[in-house]
Amino acid sequence: MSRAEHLLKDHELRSTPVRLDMLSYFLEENRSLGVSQLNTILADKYDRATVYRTLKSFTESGILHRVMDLQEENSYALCDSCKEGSHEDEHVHFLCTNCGKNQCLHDVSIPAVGLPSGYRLKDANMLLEGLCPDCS
Amino acid sequence: MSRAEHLLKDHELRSTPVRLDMLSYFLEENRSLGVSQLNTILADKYDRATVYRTLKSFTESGILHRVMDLQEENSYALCDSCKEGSHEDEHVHFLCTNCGKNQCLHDVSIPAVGLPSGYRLKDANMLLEGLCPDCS
DNA sequence: CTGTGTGCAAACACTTTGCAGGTGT
DNA sequence: ACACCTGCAAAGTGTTTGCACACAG
Repeated sequence: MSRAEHLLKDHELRSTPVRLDMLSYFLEENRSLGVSQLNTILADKYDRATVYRTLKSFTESGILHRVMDLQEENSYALCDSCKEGSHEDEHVHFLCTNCGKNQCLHDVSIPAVGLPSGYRLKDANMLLEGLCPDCS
Repeated sequence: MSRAEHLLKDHELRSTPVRLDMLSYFLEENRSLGVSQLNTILADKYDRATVYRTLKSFTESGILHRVMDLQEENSYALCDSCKEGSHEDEHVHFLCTNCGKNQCLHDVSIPAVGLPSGYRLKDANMLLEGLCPDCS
């Protein structure tokens, strides 16, 4: 059983061609992907509505999560921490301003922030922009 | 001359009713605002297209900037640091999960991050989620 | 007076939904 | 066999554009 099939089974979703294709693509790329990129790859084989519905079921079941972005379009990425049920997605993303790749930096942890009193922090996300190793 | 009029003049934009209204609203609220919120307030007096065009000219001239958000809609906020020409918007935003307000925390600075080698950092943005003083 | 801004309507892009037929388990 | 998934087409939203008129400088 492939890794994609495993993921689907773990999240109680049926194995279908679109789902396997999309998931494999996310697993291969290992970075966040925008709707337009996904459509470019999947729209030949599948209907657009199906792509959107697949994204929806993936985010609802916790396989993917929406990624913070200053770009126009919505982006999604594999959800590592969500596997365990807790939804502590303290993600650090790095967006390369040259090639446009948006990577999830798992090994970088978000530093503590000094919040003014009165604020209760639940979640923190960070978006770094600059040049990735390939482009610098 | 009002503060809004000053801002417009500084950015070489003509003073018109929509612009003054929108800008005053941003100055009063002093937090980021979503397109729908702006439309709620301005759509009675002005055309939707005008609101979008106003947002466009404001972002292009550097008065506003798009704000990072996990919400569905686009949000904008006044651009403080951009005044000086440099575009170092190292913003920390706090999104209240209860009331939905998205504030720009100017007094909180983004902590240094330990990036893997090869990455060149240009800009950093942070989105904190939780409860604001009013809601906690 | 001149060029820019605005309203209106239409166009456009993106996303969702209803339904009938197809597929996974 | 049954529930769920998919394709198709249509409907919704959100955003942009063309054009004629209005207004700021």
